[in-house]
Amino acid sequence: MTETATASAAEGITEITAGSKSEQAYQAIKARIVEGTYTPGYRLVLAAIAKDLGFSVVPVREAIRRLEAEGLVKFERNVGATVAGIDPTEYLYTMQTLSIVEGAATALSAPLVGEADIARARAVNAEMRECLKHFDPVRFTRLNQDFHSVLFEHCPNPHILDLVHRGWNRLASLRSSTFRFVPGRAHESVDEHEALLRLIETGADADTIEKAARLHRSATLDAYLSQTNAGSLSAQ
Amino acid sequence: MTETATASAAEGITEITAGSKSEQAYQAIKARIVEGTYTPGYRLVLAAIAKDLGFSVVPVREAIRRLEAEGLVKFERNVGATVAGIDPTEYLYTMQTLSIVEGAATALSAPLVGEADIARARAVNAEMRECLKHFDPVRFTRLNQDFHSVLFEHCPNPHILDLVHRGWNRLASLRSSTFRFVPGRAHESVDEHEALLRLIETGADADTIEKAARLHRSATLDAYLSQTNAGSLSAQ
DNA sequence: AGGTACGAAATCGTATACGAAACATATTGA
DNA sequence: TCAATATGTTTCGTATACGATTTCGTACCT
Repeated sequence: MTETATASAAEGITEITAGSKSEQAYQAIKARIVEGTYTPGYRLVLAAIAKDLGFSVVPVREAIRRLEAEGLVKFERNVGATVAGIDPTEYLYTMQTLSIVEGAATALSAPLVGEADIARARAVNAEMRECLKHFDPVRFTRLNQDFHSVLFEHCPNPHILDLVHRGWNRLASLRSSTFRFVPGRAHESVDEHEALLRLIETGADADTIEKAARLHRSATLDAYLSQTNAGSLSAQ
Repeated sequence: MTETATASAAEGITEITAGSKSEQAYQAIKARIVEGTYTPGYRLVLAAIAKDLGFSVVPVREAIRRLEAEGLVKFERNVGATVAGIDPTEYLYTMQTLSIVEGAATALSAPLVGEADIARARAVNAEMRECLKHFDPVRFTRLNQDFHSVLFEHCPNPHILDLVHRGWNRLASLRSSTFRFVPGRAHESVDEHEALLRLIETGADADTIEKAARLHRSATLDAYLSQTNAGSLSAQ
């Protein structure tokens, strides 16, 4: 009994936080994709990952399936899985989708955002402004996510919130370099953040907030597009 | 070469339509959920499905994982999978999400909708109007999907289109009964369809079309909610 | 020399087998 | 009689094994 209890207590911590191996694999692979260990195009060999994680291929396969359904990995029958690419077209699609769902999430979230949240967001934005001087794109992008998280995390509709998270995840691999490409955009971004905060603070109607949030993202996308000479969204 | 070609041609038909067993299982289970063979709450026992389909549990597991990621099935560790419920709350969330993504998809699709599409949609809507007399909720709902499909299928952003499809799939099990609950809504629905068509026809701006499409769906949701005395969306 | 065909290695796809967890049921003690 | 525990059955979770497919390198033929 004692040894069982001890064992389960020791393993318990791992078990509870980790869940099944399938889940562990899912978390692990996802984390590596998001943090950039597995860069886009990276080939996810089942056996290699299984060996690396210390368990067999079956849980790994299931994890890959889930990641596939989320669009983080591309899967080809009898060939294998690769980390989903972020070619300009994909980037465009993802950003556009995110502009829509994040806009909606922010609008739905707005009535539930309290003073404390606003203050936190404003603090983050201040850091971003500070960050502009000795510009660090990676740090800036991280703060950017923090900022927006505060605004949309209260969204009462879990489905929409989930879509927003998936969008951010898809962009994660590229994200750290977005502002590197369009450094000029960073300034405007900070200003738009403040404007967005004011809208929420003053209890602007949902439609106004949604449009503002959507445009804020579209503008980043457009800035990126004009850099890379790809087509405009409106043109579509 | 010849025999290879012949072989691949012969097997090709099976292969192309069927894909891997994992894929087959995915399609099969999904189909059964959508068509209502597996009703919400139905318990998806791996071994049973595997035996039924004629292969082992491994492909079935992977299929379930994908369906889980899509939200069609709910999965509980060491307990099993069940067809995702359609409790009022879930219905509300899904409809709201769909109103947003379908609205966006319709707006993005609008410029690409040709006269032929309009005509087809109008024909479907005429059938719906006809259908109102000897009211058949199931048929009506099917036509409703056909109608909207015409409007959003041209959406150039595959991600958004995918989200719309997922939304419709999630509602599929409940769908056939929505208009049974709120028959009065059917009349308005047909009228709104015509209004929507006119907007697209006359080249209304994207924002107007998006709002109209979104409201069209929200209205159905609100009608449903007022029947079932659940909370209103705006309240959230 | 260039291209094609063959073959080996790598990798995926699926089946089977066994261990673990959860649920239902029976049994025992108060 | 009721509650608590023990037992059995169902079902899931994972490992291992083997067959199938693709890919790449090499040798051979033109």
